Amino acid sequence: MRLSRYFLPILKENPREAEIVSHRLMLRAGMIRQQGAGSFSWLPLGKRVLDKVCRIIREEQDRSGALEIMMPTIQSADLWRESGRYDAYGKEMLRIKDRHERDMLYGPTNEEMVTDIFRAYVKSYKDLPLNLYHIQWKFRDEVRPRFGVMRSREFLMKDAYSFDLDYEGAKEAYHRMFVAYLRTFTRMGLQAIPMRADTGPIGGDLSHEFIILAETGESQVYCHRDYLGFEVPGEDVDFGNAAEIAGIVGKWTTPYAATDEMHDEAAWSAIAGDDKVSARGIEVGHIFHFGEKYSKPMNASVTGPDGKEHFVSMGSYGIGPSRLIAAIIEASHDENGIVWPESISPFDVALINMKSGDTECDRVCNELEAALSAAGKDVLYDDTDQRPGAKFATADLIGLPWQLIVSPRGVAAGEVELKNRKTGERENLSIAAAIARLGGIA
RNA sequence: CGGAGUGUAGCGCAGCCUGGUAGCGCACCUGAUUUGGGAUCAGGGGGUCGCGUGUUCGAAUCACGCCACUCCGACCA
Repeated sequence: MRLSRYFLPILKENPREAEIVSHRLMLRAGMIRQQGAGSFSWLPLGKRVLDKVCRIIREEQDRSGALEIMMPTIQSADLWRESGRYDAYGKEMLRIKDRHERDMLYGPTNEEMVTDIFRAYVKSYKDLPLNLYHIQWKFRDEVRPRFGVMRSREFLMKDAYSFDLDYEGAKEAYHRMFVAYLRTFTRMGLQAIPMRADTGPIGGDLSHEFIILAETGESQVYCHRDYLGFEVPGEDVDFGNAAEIAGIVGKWTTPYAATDEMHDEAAWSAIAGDDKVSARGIEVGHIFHFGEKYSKPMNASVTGPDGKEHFVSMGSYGIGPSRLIAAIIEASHDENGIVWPESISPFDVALINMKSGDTECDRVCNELEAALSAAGKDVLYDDTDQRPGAKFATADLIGLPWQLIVSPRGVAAGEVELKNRKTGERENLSIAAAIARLGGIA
């Protein structure tokens, strides 16, 4: 992609309304445009990141056995009356009427609707387990939206819903999602720590929030240092092997880890001083078992091996991709701008032509763009006639992991310069070596 | 929803107290010179001063009402 043909409305100055760093950087890098309180348009650069994040989420959901569906954003109030939540849900739910004066709502979540889908078709335990997920825009009329896309009213959400015959099956489904989440966040370059979350009236121990550590985190969190060294399961993990999956979950839930609300001073003080990690954290995922909360009132049941009807045991598993992007920026930036992990960077390489219009520079840039594109890399080629300083500032701001700098001086020597955004390291390479190096980046 | 604050050009701001032709920087357009860390010079375009009502000869400026946005708190992914 040539920058001269792209839509990248970067801002030199900080917009007044943006306080936290991710909000500021997303606005300055031209990723999003605020349309109102808690309401954002995603511009091309932001949309690319969103797509990359969703792709990883999909791959890991699919790998774990979940199946993607899509459901309407506008739902009938009748469904919500069945579960009792139409009255129970507060003003966060946007309630609307259609032309026939029927009560409708813009979905803040989809347990009722997915349960309705399930009960319409699934009648036997032989069709279980089942896990259906969707990635969709949701709306919650927050009292106080804030922090940019971190806490917006309209937001993208991945929700998976699992259905099982009984608690034991539901627990295995929960474990699979747990492991899928570990893999998902790791692939995005994040260290996410599962922390026991409040299960409320449901009870039990099957509720975890996945927290990433960031200095600007929204809440105080506490965990054992062991977590920072734990290995995340690889691609070869067998989701069909319940014992293996349960073992991984066991390992990841044994050391102490808690958010402020669940913090236990007694257990905490039992940990050796050097092993205590007390930090700020941001919640990027939440998994939750809720049993028959919806299946019972909505009559979602299957016939079991015993010939009797059983209300299915359910769980739900959320990740907010839009919020996650802000969280990643909070965890990965410096004074010059965003520092993207390679797996979700909007482009792989910033190709910077230091002197657009110079025959040799143009020729080398064209060659590099073609070769890297052929190698499957997304290249953002800065072919504008701005001055070097402005180009560097832009490249640093939008945070692509690699900057490939082509200058008259370098080209005369048959070399280009490769800069690592994260470390700032620079290296002069021959053109062929640069292609080989960047083309090989996974 | 309680508390605090801000609305003036695309963005960042001054002007308001003490009413009298709407300004600055960046960005944008034209031309020239520049080219390794957000260039320089010259010229130019762009504003219902958030909205409404009132006071006044006259309102960005004063009064009242409303709206929007931000921050702190309660709440939440």
